[in-house]
Amino acid sequence: MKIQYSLLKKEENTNARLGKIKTNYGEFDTPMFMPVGTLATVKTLSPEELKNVNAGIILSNTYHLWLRPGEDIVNKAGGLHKFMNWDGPILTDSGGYQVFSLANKENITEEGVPFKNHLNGDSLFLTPEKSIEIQNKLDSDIAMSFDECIGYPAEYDYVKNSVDRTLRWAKRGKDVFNNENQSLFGIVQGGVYEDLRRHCAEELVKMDFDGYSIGGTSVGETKETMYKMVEMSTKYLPENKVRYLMGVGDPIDIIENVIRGIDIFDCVSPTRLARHGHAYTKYGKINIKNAKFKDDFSPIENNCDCYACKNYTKAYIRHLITCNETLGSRLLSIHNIRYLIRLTEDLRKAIKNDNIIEYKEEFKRNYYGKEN
RNA sequence: GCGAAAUUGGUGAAGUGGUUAACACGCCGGAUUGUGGCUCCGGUAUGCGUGGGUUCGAUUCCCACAUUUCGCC
Repeated sequence: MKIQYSLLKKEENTNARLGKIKTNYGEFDTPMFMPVGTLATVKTLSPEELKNVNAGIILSNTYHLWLRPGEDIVNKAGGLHKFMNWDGPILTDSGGYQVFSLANKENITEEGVPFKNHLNGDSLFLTPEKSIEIQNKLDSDIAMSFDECIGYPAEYDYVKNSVDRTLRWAKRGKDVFNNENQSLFGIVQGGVYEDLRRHCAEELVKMDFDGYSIGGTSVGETKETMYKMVEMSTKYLPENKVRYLMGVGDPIDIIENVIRGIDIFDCVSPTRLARHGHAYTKYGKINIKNAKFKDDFSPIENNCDCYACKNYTKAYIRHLITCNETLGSRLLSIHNIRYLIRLTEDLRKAIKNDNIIEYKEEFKRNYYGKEN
C-alpha cells in the first residue's frame, strides 16, 4: 500500500501541524526528524540504536546505492529494509542533490545528468526514469522524483528553465513508476522566486503525488531567505498531503519551518557534526574537543535521555574524539540524533498545547543565550 | 682520559650574516544543512644550549663552558 498521511491537528496561532503517517513498515508521528543513511547505514549507528533514539523513518540515497552495491544486489537481498536490517520506514532521495553537489551544472540536458563515478572515474548518466527504476528496486517506502537542486544565488531565467525541466522530469518519473508498495513525492523548486515556486507547486499538485517536498533550500542562502522560500512553497500545497523539507536540520530551522507547516526534515548535520566532535545542547552547540571539557565528568546534557548521556561523561567522549575512536563518533551521533528527534517530540506537544510560539521563544533564549 | 659531531617551539625538524625563523605533527579555536565519513579554515618559537667576542648588524662566524651522541684508550 501507499503511505497514508492523516492531519490530526493544526496549531491555533501558526501553520504548524500534527500528523501521522502509516506505512508498510509501521507508523510515525509528524513533525519528525529523519536521520540520513546515505549508504544504507546511518553512519556509526546500528538499527537497534536508531530504534532507541525513536527514529520514525530514515533516509537513504539512490545515487550512492546505484554505484555501490548496485540496486540489483539490494533487490536480490529482498529490498533495502531486509538488506540493512531496518524494519522501519525508509525514504530514498533520488540523486537530485548529487546533481547539485557532484555534477557539472553545464552538462545537464533535457534527457538527464552525466556524472563521473567518484569511485573509479566511469562516465554515468542518470535520468528521471533511471532514478525511479532504481528506487522501485530498492523498495523504499517513499521515493523522490529526480530533480535539479538549484544552488544559490541563481538567475531568474536559469531557475525558470530548470523548474520547467524538473516538472517534466517529475512527470517522466511518475509515468514509469512501478511499485505498488512505494509512494512517490514531487519536489518543489523555484529558488527565491515566488511565481516559480507557485508554478512548480501547482503543477506538481496537478500531477497528484503521494506527498510533496520542498527542495533547493539550505544551499547557501540566509535563514530568512530560506524561511521565505518555504512559505512561498507550502502556501500552494494541499493540506491533506505530507510536506517534507529537504536537507534542513539546524534546530532553529526545524522549529521555524514546523511553524511554517513542514512535517518531515532530514539533515546530515547531527551525524557529521558528531564525527567532528560537536554536540547539540539546550544551551547551544558545543565542541567537545574544547580544552575546557578535558576534566568535565558530567554528561553532554544533564537531562538528556540518550544512551550517551545516561552512561558517559564529556571528558571521556572528548578523549575518544581526540583519539579518533569510533565510539566517540557513535556516542555523539546517538546524542545529536536523539536531540533533534526529541526536539520534534517537543514541537508535537507544543502543537497540541497551541503554544509553539512560546516554545520557540524559550528555545531561542536558551540556545542563543549565554552558556550555562 | 683523548678525539669527533651535534645542541632551533610541546615533538620531528628546515634554514639564513640583514624586513614577519619553512614544513609536518601536536596543541588551541572555528566551520559543517536531500553526506564524495576521519574534511576544510585560522592561531600557535619577541626567539635558534649558556657566556663572551668579531661586525653597522649574529640564530647564522670565532672562543670558552655545559649537555648529548659516537669512536678510541
